Amino acid sequence: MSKEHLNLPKTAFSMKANLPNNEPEYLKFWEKINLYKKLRSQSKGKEKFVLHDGPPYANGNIHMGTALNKILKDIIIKFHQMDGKDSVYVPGWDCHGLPIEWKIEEQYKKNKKNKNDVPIIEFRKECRDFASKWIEIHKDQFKRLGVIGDWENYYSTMSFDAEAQIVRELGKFLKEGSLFKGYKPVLWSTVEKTALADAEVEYQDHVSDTIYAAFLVKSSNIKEIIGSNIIIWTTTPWTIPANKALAYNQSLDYVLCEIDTKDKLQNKKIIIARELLESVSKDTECKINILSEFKGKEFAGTICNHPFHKIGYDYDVPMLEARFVTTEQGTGIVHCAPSHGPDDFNLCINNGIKAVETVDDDGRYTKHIPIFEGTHIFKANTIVIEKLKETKTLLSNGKLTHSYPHSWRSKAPLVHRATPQWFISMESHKLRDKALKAIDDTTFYPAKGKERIKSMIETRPDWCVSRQRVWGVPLPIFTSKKNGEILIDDEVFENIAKIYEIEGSDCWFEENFQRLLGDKYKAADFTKSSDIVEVWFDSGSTHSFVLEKREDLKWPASMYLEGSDQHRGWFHSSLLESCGTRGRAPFESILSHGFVVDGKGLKMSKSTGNVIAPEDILKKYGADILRIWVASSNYAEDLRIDYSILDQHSESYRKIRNTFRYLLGNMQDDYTKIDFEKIDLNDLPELEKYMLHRIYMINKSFNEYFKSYNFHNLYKELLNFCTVELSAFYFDIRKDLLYCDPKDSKKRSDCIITLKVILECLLKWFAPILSFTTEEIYHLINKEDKEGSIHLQKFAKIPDQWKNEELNNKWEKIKLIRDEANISIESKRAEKIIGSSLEANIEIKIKNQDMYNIAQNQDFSEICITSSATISNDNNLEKDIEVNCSKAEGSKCPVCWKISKEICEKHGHLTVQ
RNA sequence: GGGCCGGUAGCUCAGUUGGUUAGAGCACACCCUUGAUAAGGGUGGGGUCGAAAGUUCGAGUCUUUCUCGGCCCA
Repeated sequence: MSKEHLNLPKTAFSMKANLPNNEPEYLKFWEKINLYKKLRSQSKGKEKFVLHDGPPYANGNIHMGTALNKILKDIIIKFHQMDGKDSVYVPGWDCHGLPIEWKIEEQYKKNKKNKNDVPIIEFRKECRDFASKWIEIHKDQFKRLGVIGDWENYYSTMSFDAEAQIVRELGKFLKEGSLFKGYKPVLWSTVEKTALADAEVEYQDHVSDTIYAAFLVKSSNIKEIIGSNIIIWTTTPWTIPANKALAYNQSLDYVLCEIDTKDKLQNKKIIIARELLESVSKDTECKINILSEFKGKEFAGTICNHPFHKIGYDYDVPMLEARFVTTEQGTGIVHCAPSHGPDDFNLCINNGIKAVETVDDDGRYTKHIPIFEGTHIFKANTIVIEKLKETKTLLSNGKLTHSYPHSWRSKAPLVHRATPQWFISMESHKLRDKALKAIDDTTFYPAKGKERIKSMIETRPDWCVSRQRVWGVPLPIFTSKKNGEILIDDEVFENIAKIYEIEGSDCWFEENFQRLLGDKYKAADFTKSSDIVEVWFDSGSTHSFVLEKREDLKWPASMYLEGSDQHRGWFHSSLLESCGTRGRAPFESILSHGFVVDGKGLKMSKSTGNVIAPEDILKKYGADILRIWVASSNYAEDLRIDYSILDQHSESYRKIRNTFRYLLGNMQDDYTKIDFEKIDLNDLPELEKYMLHRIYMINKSFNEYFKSYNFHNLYKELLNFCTVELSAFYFDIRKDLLYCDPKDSKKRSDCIITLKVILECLLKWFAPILSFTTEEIYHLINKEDKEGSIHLQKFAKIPDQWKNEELNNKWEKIKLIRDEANISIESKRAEKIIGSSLEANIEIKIKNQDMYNIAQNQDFSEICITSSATISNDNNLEKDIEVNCSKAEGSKCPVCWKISKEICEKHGHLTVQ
């Protein structure tokens, strides 16, 4: 029998995908037809779905985390688009900030250029160019992932209109009065001479000097402790000159003791927490005997002398109650320098003790610090320790290695330092309450994100928005030289914004700032701020200059989607900015994803050597494999990736690809669109009807999974459909029909119709994930639609009539019989009696009458792919189903390969050999 | 150090309000096929559900402790 008479599958859809080489062709194609523009014009007027892009920092190549983020966004956007919405995506970049400043400064160092010799405006231009360069690089890298968006009209925080709007936003806070000048300790780098954002701080081990210092009790309600030494322990001896108070915990027990000190202190009576007696004794190598014991709350009203009382520090040091005092370390009494620690600051301010500037920008003591003025704090420890010894207030000193904040850039240790800064109050205009309400009104995917951001908002301090740097939007603040008051005038803010819109914010740094003020005020009467706005305020304002300003978008966004770290980052700053200016969140929902970790669940780092770059994956596997990895991973938790995981996903890809290949091959790439509504179900064989029911059901769960952004289950459902229901079941059964029956026979045509339905559904279901592969197939079957794209299509509507639970139950049972048949065939195969299942005849016996009734009219030779099958009812069976398999005798039909002693029913006219 | 989240077969994931011998796909092993062929089919092995203790008639599911990992904070 020559094969020409058979309808063997034929397709131009190659088995090998060669994604790394082929995918870029589709990128060119999408660019050529301007897919993004087409999408927009096609969906004009439709309900909008706006996923507002969290701007990545325009610095350095993308990594797996960024790739994950962008692909996830793209998948969601494509889903909504195919669901019939106008699903808009405008990518953006975060451009201002310290990291870029540092890059430029690094270049200066290399070229032996001094930053101070460069005019600010020139420096800022270099920063701007640097950011622009990386935006272009990022753009190509993101596009390569298959991400569709408005790449031409992206947004950036350094665009002139953005800088202008940031001024307007700040103006709103200033006018309201919630943006105020405060004096607070911030983490300060004396090397960079700037306050650092939380994100700019690294915790590393640091060796600190430790001291046990003594504060003599001047007066107290506990008469017996007057004149004895309150002992404190600190790892920052240099803050002792700035001490203003002592803190204790009222629920702790304290003891008055006698200590063997060999005249280190002025007397031998000390006071510490009872629980810490042993560790203090051990640390100071002193013997300590308890004299009496009392409760912490009895300390109330106690006043001490500063250790340097006699040499210029003759103010009272009160003892204050504080919960933050614990018995983890130290003595149970904490020394408080309000200028050098947030806890200290808060405790003191609540008790009427103000912080003053004790240390200047460089890290030297100011005039407020007697004796030590001018000394650098990093060199002060030994001097302070010496003075403590002299004044007999040092019990002991030593060293301690502990985790300590450092600058991420210079790696220098940081200090808490009280500086004048600009804050947005969490309380003055109920920002905290507004934000908490807004969180409640937001949908979180996964739900646990809600609690996470909530607890942060509940406890966060006022928002410090000023930075002592140059690459950013200048704080639009003018202070009156006459009375020190801040200029608050909408006309001025708007005037500045208008100027920025045309030329950007560089002009702030010009010496003559009269034109910024307009005609209403005289520049000579004011000083202008030299601070810039911290970058989280920039990116927190993107909703105002992107969502609100652009016609193609909407405010609030449908969704913000970022890594889970952004609960403290962009989600957080956007929430605060928007609640402060507009009273609600700029998003309706938040989707947060975990972090990319290696195959073992460890974070990727250069030193561990477990880093995989997106670029490597694209070269080896292609973007569609990476997209499968994204879709199949559970983003609610951390996402593991390594080459073995990717290998597994490319195996799955091949399975999916071959499923498409079978479909295309059997229709010879000749696809005509089918009107699903017009399919006459009564006219179809049961198996086809059953498959349509399955399509209906898959589509239903597909929609449920998509609406809840549950992609890994959605992908699994699709993959299982391909492998279990199509490849191993429906396709396998129907091969005989497709290959051997007359091309235009009714039954074969019904099967082809079903294949077309499956192709259309699968293609669309997979399109948001396999963006490139589905496009390849779309073009193969839509040759005339040269400007078309799968991504311009909408999901197929599945007719409700396809649902058929009754038929489903029936075929579930038929499948059970098929499973039994396979086991029986397999045992004969193991005995080497048969090879192919077509060499078998099967005899099926059913115990249960109902089951028999269901099965009796089925052709099990077709369903089980055997040469013959009989079925009978037998109440005496032990099992519910019994299948006996025997070797088929006779000759093999050259067409359908069934073996029979008779002439083949179907192909009997052909010669039987 | 603190807060939050997580640890189910080699991998990706399911496991309702605690209720039979813990599931799926992939991978693996063996077999079949050679008319989806660098494809396809069948059968099968594989898990003390991170560890321990507790509550319960009964725990992958609840509680506590520990451990490992991640994010955030200090």
